[in-house]
Amino acid sequence: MTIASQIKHAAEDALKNLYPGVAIDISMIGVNQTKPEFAGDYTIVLFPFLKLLKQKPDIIGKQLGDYLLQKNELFSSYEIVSGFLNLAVKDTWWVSFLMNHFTDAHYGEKSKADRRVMIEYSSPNTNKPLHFGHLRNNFLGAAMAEILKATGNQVVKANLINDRGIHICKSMVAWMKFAHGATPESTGIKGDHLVGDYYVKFNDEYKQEIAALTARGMDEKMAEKEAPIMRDAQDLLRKWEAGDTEVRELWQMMNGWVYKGFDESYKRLGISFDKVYYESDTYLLGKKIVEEGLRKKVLFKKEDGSVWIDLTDEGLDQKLLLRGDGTSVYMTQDLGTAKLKYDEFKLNQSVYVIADEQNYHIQVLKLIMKKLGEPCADGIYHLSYGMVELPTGKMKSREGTVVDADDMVSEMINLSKEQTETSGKTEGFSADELVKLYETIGMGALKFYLLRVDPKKKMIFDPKESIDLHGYTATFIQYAHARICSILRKENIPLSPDCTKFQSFVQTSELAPLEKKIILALEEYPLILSEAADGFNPSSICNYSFQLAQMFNTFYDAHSISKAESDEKKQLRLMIIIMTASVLRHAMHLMGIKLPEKM
RNA sequence: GGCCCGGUAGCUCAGCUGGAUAGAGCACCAGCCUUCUAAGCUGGGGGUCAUUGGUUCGAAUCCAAUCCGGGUCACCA
Repeated sequence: MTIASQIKHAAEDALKNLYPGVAIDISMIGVNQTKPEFAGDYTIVLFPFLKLLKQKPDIIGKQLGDYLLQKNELFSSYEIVSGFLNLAVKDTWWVSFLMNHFTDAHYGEKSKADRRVMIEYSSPNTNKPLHFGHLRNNFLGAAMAEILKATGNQVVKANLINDRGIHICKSMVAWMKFAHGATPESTGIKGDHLVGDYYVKFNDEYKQEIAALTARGMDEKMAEKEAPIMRDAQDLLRKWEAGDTEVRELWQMMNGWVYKGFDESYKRLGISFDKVYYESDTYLLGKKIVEEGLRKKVLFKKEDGSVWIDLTDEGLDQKLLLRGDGTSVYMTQDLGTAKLKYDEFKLNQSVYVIADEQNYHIQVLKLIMKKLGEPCADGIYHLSYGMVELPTGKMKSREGTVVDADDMVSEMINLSKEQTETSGKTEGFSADELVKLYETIGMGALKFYLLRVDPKKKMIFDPKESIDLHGYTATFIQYAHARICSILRKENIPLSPDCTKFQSFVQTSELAPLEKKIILALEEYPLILSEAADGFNPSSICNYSFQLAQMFNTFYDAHSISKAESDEKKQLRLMIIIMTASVLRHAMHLMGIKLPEKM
């Protein structure tokens, strides 16, 4: 139990004893960290009790304070300032907290429960390489998977690859027309980029054809349908669905190039999956569910044979679930996949990391499943995130205005190289170590930049201003960690020291404010972790980590550790920084960010 | 138009289950390296928390309306 909730319960108990017969609910008791300008560690707000207890705040505060001090081992003193009861927790409590946890590499984690969660993320189309927006999705999904694991869930990381459909046919058509047999091997271009180039080529050609047709007097809607290259793409899609051998072979070859490219990118990004679904395997799955829905009369058929659901009672619209010709739409396959996932893994929760433009879609998906009485419905959760935009607006791969993910990674690694070199910090590293270090710093900066913002907010990214390695960044946290490691190296203390190291520590002197401040922050970590899990929000962990690193830097500047004023202080401070480094490592590990021991 | 989301310092963002004088980072200004890593630390300027009204002892936070920005409402995915 956290110290804050211990205090809450102690206060509840105190009030019930002091004012028997008065209904005090624990939810009325507000406990916050005391503002730095006042003495004390935690504050109980007295205003909510005034009416109920018919007393002045000073009187309630005094009674409550006296009671807590007398009956509870936790507190050393209290002070009442205009309606706020500021309680000081005994130093001995903080020190024993520190001694109990400072070597625990899993501090903050919850024990494994029988709760199975799938988190689907990444889910790329196979017609183009990953761009900056996909990175947000990938990092969010990977971070949430780790956070959910750390908070006791059994997590399945899933990727649903959109490997079929008109988009990939477009790349195929353009490749057949213009590539003259070019392959990743023959051109030296990474497979996903090569295929993406032909997707852009398709759209260039398509635009020209539309222009040519409208110039001859065709109206634009018609021209969009009639453009020969588009007809070719649609023709290809039909052949694909019919299982045409040649088309399937080409499709497999080009997708193969893309997967090879993706694998490289994923590896570099540190992204992995436990389960990969392919849309080409799952796109037909929903039809059974639709038939069942018709039988149950949850769905209805229109004259042309198309199948719909009526959601107007829920304030939504009618939604198409099956085309008139019996072929499935996006929603059809999502229904099938949702059920497949549930049946395969007996999921308690199924999380979809998908951009907020699909809020409506997922809402409808969940609603349909509910109406069909499918048990998977309740577990569906949409981790909706805002899109990454450029100062000029949305990124559009068709128009080539995207910031490419691979480019961005290289750029960040270069930036970290430049910065390290210009500040002359390359000394004492081998060439190999430097390569690793630049990777650690560059990737860390990128991940942190995308994870530090509340997922549901959209981001505007200005590539010209690039990304900083100062201030609220992973670099800042990495630097604090490296400083701690440097001290520990000099003191010959391993990163995870055995528990016997400071066992004989006896505290005699008072904690300095900065010492206590860090211990208080460390105590909060489990709470931060579980809030991040509950709110599906990794940014709170970024925020916390930055603040903790900042506290350490201030502390480091104000107090010497190696040359502390006494051996007692030195031991205490070593324990503090060992635990600080450990928590930073833990938190950043969840974000997929490594912390170097030297930088 | 219906539904959903956002609007906090010049910029990027915390804070939003109501609590003390609204916080960081960047940028700007002034200091701090014979002492454990200056990718750091300290201090400073900078705010009608979109607007209006309401609830409350107390509102950036809750409610209502309005304004601005975005998303979505396809036999696309």
